[in-house]
Amino acid sequence: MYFVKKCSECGSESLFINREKGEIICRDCGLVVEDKMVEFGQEWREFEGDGGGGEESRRRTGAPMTYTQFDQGLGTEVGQKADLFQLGAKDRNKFFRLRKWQYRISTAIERNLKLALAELKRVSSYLKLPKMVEEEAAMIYTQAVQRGLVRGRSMESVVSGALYAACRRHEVPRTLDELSEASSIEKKEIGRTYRFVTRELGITILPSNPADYIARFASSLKLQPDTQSKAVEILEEAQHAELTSGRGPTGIAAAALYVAALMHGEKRTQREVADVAGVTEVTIRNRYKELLDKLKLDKELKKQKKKKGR
DNA sequence: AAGACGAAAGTGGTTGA
DNA sequence: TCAACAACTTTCGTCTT
Repeated sequence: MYFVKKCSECGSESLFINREKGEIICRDCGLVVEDKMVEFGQEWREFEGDGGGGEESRRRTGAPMTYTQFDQGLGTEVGQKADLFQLGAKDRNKFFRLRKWQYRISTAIERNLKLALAELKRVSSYLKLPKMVEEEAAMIYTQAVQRGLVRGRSMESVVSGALYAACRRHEVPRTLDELSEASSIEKKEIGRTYRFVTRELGITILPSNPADYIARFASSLKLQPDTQSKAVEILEEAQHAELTSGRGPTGIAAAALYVAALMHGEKRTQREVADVAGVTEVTIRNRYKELLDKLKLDKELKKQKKKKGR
């Protein structure tokens, strides 16, 4: 076992180590987990503790282990075992029962992790995500499992949520649509679990920056580098003009790219841009209109048109 | 004929009482 | 918990190239 000395995110050395939970927390930027420290020891208490959340009275242990689509949930399995215990003398069995649960749960977590990490790897390689992101997602997921956050959610959706969060933290954002396509989980489900997991784990995520999307969108549209940098420029002005808050970052990125393409004579249709950005033409139009209004880009556009005419 | 534009109605998520 | 609200989408008609 080795220990990290510095935060992998911000380089800070102000780390807080919580051995019981197997976490190393960076005081400066949030959360870093050293997965080699994973310790399953007393996890079952966690489940006892927060289990009273108004769910069905039948005890469900750990994650619903839905392997593919079939509901081979862990709950059923434990239920059967629990029936067996009812046959014996209660007092004598109590100790063994707890031991058994503890054992079951820890192996359940291990099994869950194995499956989940395989799935995580699959989705991650499908999206061609950097190794760092994949590892961060794995850490997030591990944490989520340990805290029993996977209960009531499908393993896959939590994996996707963790991946999404990891992407955001590393400023290589993928859209929810892309995650959704890669994992075949509904967009809103990913969003939900993403919000839940990050809130519960106290992971802070900066609002995603539209500029982070530009490079990827531009390359799928086969735009020149200078067009791309123009788009980033426009984006900065837009942020200064407070056009970006509250809007979807992809829409803004798409509009900036659209305008930049127009100005550099690399015309793309609104539909083309809309498709790669995962928004509709209407959204691009709205953002586009705002950009023209507030940033007075129409002058530059006209210049471009004149050039064309000559 | 295809793209751009805009209006109107609908959807899902956030917020504030 | 529910209703109001903003952002975004869908759909459709009209105008421009």
